[in-house]
Amino acid sequence: MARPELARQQSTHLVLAELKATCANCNLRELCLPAGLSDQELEQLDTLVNVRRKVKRGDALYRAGEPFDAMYAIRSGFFKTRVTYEDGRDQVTGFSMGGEILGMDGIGQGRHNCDAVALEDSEVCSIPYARLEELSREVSGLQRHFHKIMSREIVRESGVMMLLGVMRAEERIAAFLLNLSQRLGARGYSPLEFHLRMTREEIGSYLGLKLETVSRAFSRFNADGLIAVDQKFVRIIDLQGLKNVYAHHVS
Amino acid sequence: MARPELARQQSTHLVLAELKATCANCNLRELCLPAGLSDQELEQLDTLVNVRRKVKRGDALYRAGEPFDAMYAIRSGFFKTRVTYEDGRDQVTGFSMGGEILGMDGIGQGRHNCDAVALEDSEVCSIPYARLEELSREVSGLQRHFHKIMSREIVRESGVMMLLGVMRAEERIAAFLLNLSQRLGARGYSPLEFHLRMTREEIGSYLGLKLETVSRAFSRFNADGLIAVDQKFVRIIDLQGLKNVYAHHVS
DNA sequence: TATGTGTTTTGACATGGATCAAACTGGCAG
DNA sequence: CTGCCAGTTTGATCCATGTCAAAACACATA
Repeated sequence: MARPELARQQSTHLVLAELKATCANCNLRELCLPAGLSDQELEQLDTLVNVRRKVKRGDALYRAGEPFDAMYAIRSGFFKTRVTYEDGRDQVTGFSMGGEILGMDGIGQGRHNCDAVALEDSEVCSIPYARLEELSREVSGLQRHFHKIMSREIVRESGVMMLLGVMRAEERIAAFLLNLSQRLGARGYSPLEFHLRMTREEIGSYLGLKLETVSRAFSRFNADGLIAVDQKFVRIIDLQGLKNVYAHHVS
Repeated sequence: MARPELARQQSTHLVLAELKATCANCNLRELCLPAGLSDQELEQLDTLVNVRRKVKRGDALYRAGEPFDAMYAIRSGFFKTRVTYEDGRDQVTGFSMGGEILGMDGIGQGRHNCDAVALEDSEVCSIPYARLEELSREVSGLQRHFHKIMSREIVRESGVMMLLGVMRAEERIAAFLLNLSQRLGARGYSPLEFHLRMTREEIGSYLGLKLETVSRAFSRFNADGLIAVDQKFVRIIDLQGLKNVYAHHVS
């Protein structure tokens, strides 16, 4: 396993060095780590983010328990993160797309706390944590933005707690679809029709529901004219109606 | 409201300046922001954490929407954090005790994202965020530890997602009690008998359950000889039995 | 085209926790 | 001491979602 693997990786790095697109001209820079940095700061950031890595669909970018030494910015593709409990039960804790940062959960104990699995062929930029620490001591814009990204992850998770703790099944699924829609829209994709990269079971795991419940909710929304679902393809027909699913709950 | 309030606050500050205990001799330093810092670094940290504030039971340390400019280290007392949803539904997102840091959710958008409410008369040390940023550019141990604290908050929350997403009612409550027990133990209190600072309803809100369900689970554990409950007083009689509640679930 | 495998849909039924309601408790103001 | 009030306990019933099962479908491979 050792030698051929190493050789292949090194030649891959050489190729990547040529193809390498810098943060400065990455089209995700407004969403990603560089957001808000000046041109000069961006140049410094590029000394940090220097290795790209491809992850095949189904493969793990990292796994729980592995030593943590880098975070990853998603350049293209789609991931799920998943924690597995001692007794084998697991839960999807999030879905991540281009411009989002993975791996911040590893800083605390120096080991990754979850698995990050690609749901389609993906590419990430590696951000060595030690270098990020150093650089963010020099570049205060970077420091601040990194803190913001971590803070937003905390806020995102408390939003999920809300989903899981207080919403009913259909509300959770409406909220899930609207959240996907909004994030796809922010990336220049159509917010009204998109392809789900995850299975019903993965959606259910994320939302604390069984796959049958997810499927039934999709069918219900379809019948009610809120969306048109065909397997993994979703078109939002009545955006407001979908919002009303959880705005107009029985209180 | 303006003048008398101001006058009172200023005199309070003067008194506090005298009483002021530094991080260096705070008995929570191993759990709090100073953990792992050298003596010299500790001294620098003390230039940062300079204002203490008392919060009466029932009062908010901060509220969602207020501008964020500081985080708070709990010196004594007990807090709940709570997010309120647009439609008025709310959820308790955590309970915090001495040595823990509150307010990190505010960094992302410059406004607090939740309410932090004291469940007993409490005291906190104020940590101005701008100064923390500055100082953690100079003191790399502080920078690293701050990142760890944020990362651990992310991990804590994904643990709560697990509670909410996959555990059954009694498992959630057993996990809740064991978590409290462990944290109290780490602070030198008895891990086997303690006083709950929150109501059944607040526990329920945190765990995504109704107060009646919490009450029934307590009664059940009591009847099964796992704990002895008398109102807010809890004594853990069979620690292993409590752990088995969620280790031995039907899988 | 046939075959197999994983995913989704749908139906019938079971159940854990919610809901509704009533009684009980402890603390506290008068 | 009395009466009130917030919190808690317990019982009876309901219902949203889970569970189990079967069929339909999509897609890859032979």
